[in-house]
Amino acid sequence: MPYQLLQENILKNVKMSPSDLEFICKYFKPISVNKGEFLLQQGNICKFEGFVVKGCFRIFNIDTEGKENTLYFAVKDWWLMDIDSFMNQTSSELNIQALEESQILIIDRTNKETLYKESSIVEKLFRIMSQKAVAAWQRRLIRNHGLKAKERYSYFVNTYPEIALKLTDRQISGYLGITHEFLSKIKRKN
Amino acid sequence: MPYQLLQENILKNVKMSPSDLEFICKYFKPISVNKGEFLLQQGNICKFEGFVVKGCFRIFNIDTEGKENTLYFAVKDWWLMDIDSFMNQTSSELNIQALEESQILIIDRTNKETLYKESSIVEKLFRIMSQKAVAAWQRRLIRNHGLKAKERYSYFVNTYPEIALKLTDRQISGYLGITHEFLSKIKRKN
DNA sequence: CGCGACGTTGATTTGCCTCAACGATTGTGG
DNA sequence: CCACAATCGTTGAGGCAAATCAACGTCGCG
Repeated sequence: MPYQLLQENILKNVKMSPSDLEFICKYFKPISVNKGEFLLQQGNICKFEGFVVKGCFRIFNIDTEGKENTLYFAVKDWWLMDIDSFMNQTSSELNIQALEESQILIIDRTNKETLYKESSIVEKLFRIMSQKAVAAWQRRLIRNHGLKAKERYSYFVNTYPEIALKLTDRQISGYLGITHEFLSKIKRKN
Repeated sequence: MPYQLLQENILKNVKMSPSDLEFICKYFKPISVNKGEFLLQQGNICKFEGFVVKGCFRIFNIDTEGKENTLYFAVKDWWLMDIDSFMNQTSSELNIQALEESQILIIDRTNKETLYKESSIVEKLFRIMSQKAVAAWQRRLIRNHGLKAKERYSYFVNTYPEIALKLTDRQISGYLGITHEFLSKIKRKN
């Protein structure tokens, strides 16, 4: 049941009646994504907000020198989108790619706006989710400045062991902001 | 009129009637802050959310080695708080210090909760503000990974010239995540 | 089987840090 | 208002973290 996971996720953020939950869930459509498939590519407009039910995604940017910089990975129970492009319908700087066979629930912008209008608890839900996200991004930035590559690596595998298992070293290095060669050298020394 | 600035700031995010604006503003209290004064120190709980009317603040963390890492600067028309500590009433990892004689409007957590309950447009307002903030933090992280120190410096002074003018090089280096000695060397070459 | 992506390793270079010293500026107390 | 201290910006020498480039064996997949 993909919707059960979504309902549980919502309830982690706000208390809500079963009927409200049902109501919200109706707006989300399940879709399957093949390994390697892109849900979004840089330069396009992000037309959806998604909730991962199964599988794994990588959200990353490719800079002018061709370097891939991974913003985050989204596995089961994570949300995924380019929030900037989705909100403002502007050209996205991000790519969203499935790293394995995956399943997600998506909602498009029109339905999202409808949801906001129909139920003020939805405003609250996404207000809280966004505020938590801000806090998380701030802490991530502090860690990135304060820790060396090896410490960031340890932090990542300790904090998200189940995600780390799904990833290649190259993918992890793109998240840490280092080269894959250097990650290999880090791992060698213990 | 400190409240006029706040009202204009709010209107940048959501359309709202003058009476709603008035209603919201009533919950904010103006306070003056002396240069050097701390509104928040690491280890304490953030008891307020603030909107800067005048002056300049620095929001930073001090890590275990004593290095100061600046998350952001808040000048006129910016919001300021430790969102994590304020939401969850947990111990803060941030310091908020006035860099000059300043004036802000603050609201405490109880009043904020009241506001949310009384008016669903407030939910929407802070939902949108938070979503914009998420987008901004994500882009900041990408820049931090993709750009070299010199490029980050150029980006900062070009994007926030009026803030850069108020700051010492040491403060800027703490924001860029480099030492002040290295910033000095960057500036020399060109 | 063969090809492409992967992880590894070494040699070299580069970006940035550390430490130390100095003069210039700012702030402060007498 | 001055004298002194503190903080600031600058510079240099040296060191370390991480990038770059190149080569190699391995593995999974078509």
